[in-house]
Amino acid sequence: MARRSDHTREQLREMALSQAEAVIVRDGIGALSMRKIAKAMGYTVGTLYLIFPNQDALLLAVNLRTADALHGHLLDAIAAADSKDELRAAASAYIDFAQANPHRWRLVFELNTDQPDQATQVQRRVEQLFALIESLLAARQHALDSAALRQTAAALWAGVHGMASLHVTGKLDWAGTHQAAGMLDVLLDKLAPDTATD
Amino acid sequence: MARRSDHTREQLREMALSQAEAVIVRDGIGALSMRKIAKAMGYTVGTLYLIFPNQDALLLAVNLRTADALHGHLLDAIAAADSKDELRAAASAYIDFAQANPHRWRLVFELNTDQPDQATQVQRRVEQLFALIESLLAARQHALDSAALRQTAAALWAGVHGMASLHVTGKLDWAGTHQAAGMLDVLLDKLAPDTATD
DNA sequence: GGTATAAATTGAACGTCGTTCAGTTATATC
DNA sequence: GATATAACTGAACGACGTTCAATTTATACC
Repeated sequence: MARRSDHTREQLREMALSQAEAVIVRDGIGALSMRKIAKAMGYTVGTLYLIFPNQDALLLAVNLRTADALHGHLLDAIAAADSKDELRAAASAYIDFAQANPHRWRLVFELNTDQPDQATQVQRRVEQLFALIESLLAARQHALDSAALRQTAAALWAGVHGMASLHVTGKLDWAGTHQAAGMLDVLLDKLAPDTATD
Repeated sequence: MARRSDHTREQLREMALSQAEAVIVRDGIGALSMRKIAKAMGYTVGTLYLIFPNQDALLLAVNLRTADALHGHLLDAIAAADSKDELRAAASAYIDFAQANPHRWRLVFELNTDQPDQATQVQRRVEQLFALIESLLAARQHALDSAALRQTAAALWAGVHGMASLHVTGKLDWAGTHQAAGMLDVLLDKLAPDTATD
């Protein structure tokens, strides 16, 4: 076993992903290239291909980290909220994250790949997010049966995601934060009214 | 004025756009190239650049056509619906279109360009769509003031768009059409209940 | 310490991409 | 026919993802 540099495979992987994220955050996905990542790591392209079979796999790995960061962001927001405001806090955090990390967020939902292995891992993260929202909704809407709960949660999530998506892609401008808050109010008040009895 | 071939600039433009659409529909945006379009037209790349300043401008033009087609699809659906079902028909048509034309639909919302001229034209089409939804909502919700109307319409549109977006990108599977219909029911029943008096 | 072995790393090469533009070809006008 | 001008070509450029023979380095064994 010979090792030329001081970096393990795991370290190289970590370096590659964080440099890729740095470029994406700064200049968007279009500005990313395998050569640029390698140079930022202090290596050449070839080395990158020892760690990732191709660019798609690298981007998928970036997406896994983004999805985890988003999930963590929601958990933090929920933990910091009063129990009656948890759902609104989660929805708000979802939109916050998209606005604060537009390029990384878009990549999660816009990258389409043909290798199913890692793609399903991203899929699993997204399902986790969905389950989180569903559980928050269940806590307020005791009256709903599980089918209605799923449908309402899906509709709610679609609404929140749609807000984030339209805004981040420049298709729906809102003037200041209060308009976003207003739309969220409408969605939450109508789809998830507080029915807690105490 | 010398003309070598039998095609006017307008014809070349039309050929370019329809060939580009054909490739996008068949194989997605990733499979598109200027050379491929030119070859499909029976010309070389250079000619394409006499008509479009760059690839972005061509894609923007494709997007304009897609947005118009989507708009037309909604108008048709509305025209075919009973007046009390117009909003549901429009929402349903929006999702139908996205499902039937995933690649073209995605391109409208995922292409980001740095030339503001044509980008705002797409923007205008999107605003038209929004105005359409708002007017349909206004017809049922006489009680809402204009600010509340705007907010509800935006929330509704975000929900419908989010459903389409999550489904088309493979992030939200629904088993069969009835689940989509169920989610739509939830959104429409809750956000736009029928309050017409006659 | 010397040498064989194998892992780590390089970088040139391939085909494709968007884009440019000097050069070629066809038409219209006289 | 000569000339002007519009239409069109295709080679060239730099950058891209990807591959892999060649090279460099660290270790294992004697």
